[in-house]
Amino acid sequence: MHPVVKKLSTFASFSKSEEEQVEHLFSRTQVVADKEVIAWEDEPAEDIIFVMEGFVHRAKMLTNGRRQILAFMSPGDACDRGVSILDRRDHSLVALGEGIIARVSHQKLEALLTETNKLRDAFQWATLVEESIAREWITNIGQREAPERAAHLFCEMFYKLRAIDQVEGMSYRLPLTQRDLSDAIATSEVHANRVLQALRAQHLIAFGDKRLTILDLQGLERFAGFDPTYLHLSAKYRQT
Amino acid sequence: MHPVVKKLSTFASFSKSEEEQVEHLFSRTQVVADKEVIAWEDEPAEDIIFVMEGFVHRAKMLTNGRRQILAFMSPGDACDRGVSILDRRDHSLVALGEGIIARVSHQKLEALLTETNKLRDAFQWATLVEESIAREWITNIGQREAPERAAHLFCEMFYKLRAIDQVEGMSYRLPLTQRDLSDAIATSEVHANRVLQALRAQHLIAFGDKRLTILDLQGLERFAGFDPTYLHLSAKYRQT
DNA sequence: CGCGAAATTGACGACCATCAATTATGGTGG
DNA sequence: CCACCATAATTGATGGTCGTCAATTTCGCG
Repeated sequence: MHPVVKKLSTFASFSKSEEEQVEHLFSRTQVVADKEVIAWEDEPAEDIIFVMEGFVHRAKMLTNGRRQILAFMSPGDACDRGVSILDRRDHSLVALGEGIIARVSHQKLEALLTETNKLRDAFQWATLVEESIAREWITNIGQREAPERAAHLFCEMFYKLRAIDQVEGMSYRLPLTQRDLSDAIATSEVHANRVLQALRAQHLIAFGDKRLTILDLQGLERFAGFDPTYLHLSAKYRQT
Repeated sequence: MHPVVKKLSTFASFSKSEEEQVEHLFSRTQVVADKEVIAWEDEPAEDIIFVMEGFVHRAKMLTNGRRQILAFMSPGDACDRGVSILDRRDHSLVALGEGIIARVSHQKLEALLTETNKLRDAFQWATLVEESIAREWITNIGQREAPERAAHLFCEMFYKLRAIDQVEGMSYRLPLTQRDLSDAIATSEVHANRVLQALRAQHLIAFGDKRLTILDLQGLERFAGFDPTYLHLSAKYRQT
């Protein structure tokens, strides 16, 4: 199934013709290399970018050289719905590992959404979930300690990726360096390393070869204080 | 001018008739008391809530008793655009000081937006700016130290409130306790107190009687590493 | 005036950043 | 195929920022 359809199917189901409409929109794809910058901060925002394969992250650089990763986007995710209204983007988009993206003009997407309200709702749902995740990141970074933050992120990714069939058994591909992880959970690189060791020592996860394995999902969730409600998954994707 | 029109005017200008359409939508208002919970976490999301006067904040509670404030909303702000698509809300809305809110049904708002695209764009712009602010909060909490975080927040509020004429001279009403502030910038209450003292000692701000005064805007911005770009203000509201 | 909430202060220790150095890894070319 | 090099991961030591506990003072309001 087309990644965007797959993603939206976690919210609603679509007819064959609706699927084809969506697929047609994303005909123009592009391969991106690991660490390739897809869109720069301060650049005027033009097309909307969708992830077809692999991962993309959103990041901000500070004047003091620090970096904060704001989100991880996986297949089917839109990177910037409707950002064209704003003058310029306030963050960059960078590929994590090799991937495939599609660029869609704002006009074309709007045209499709005006046609079918079911699709408009589905995209709206995706946007709202993304906002909800951003709020959870604020909470995670603000109120939890580093090991809990990492554990929480791994739980989030697990549920998100499982809903789009990107989980095999209890493990999923996660092409992050420890530095990437540290910029996502707002710790130093050194501390991220120690956090990972602690989680491994507690037999909660394994992480290597760009792959994360959850050894004890219940334990990891309990440790992180994770509650998947904020992902607004439909019932069939919610169970542990 | 009506608060919602005032707020949207920072993005576009409206005809008399457009203004009246908006005003008509918000006829049903309601007074809320300090600390009054306007909408509970886990509650199904029904109407969209707009702030007419005063402040509202968005917050999440964790199982361990901690609280993270996710946003401060001021007159003209919508609290939850389109949240009715989601099953239930994932955060609460609480009044900060006495205020006035309006509840608008999703249907009525949608009907108006379908009529005039200019309004749809304006609301869309407001939503996008709110998302941008959420991303900046992630960055702020993740990458800056506590005094810088507080300073950054005060700068943000200054620009946001100035655009809707809620700033007098260099000061604005900010009905926060130090505990509220600490839950917004993710520090302990004790540390928030010390942070405020430090900012005062550097003659950057004054804070008392629920009012924040910026004594040295340039200095505060420099200290915080503040860059107002992410607020996406039109040129006339951007200058220091 | 009196009460509870809010602000303030001090002491102590935990978590985590930073610096610095070492080991492992993975991709490249001879 | 292996030597080589840059990148990534790991380890140890040290100190700063900040959380927690506990007590006191101030403030706001009836």
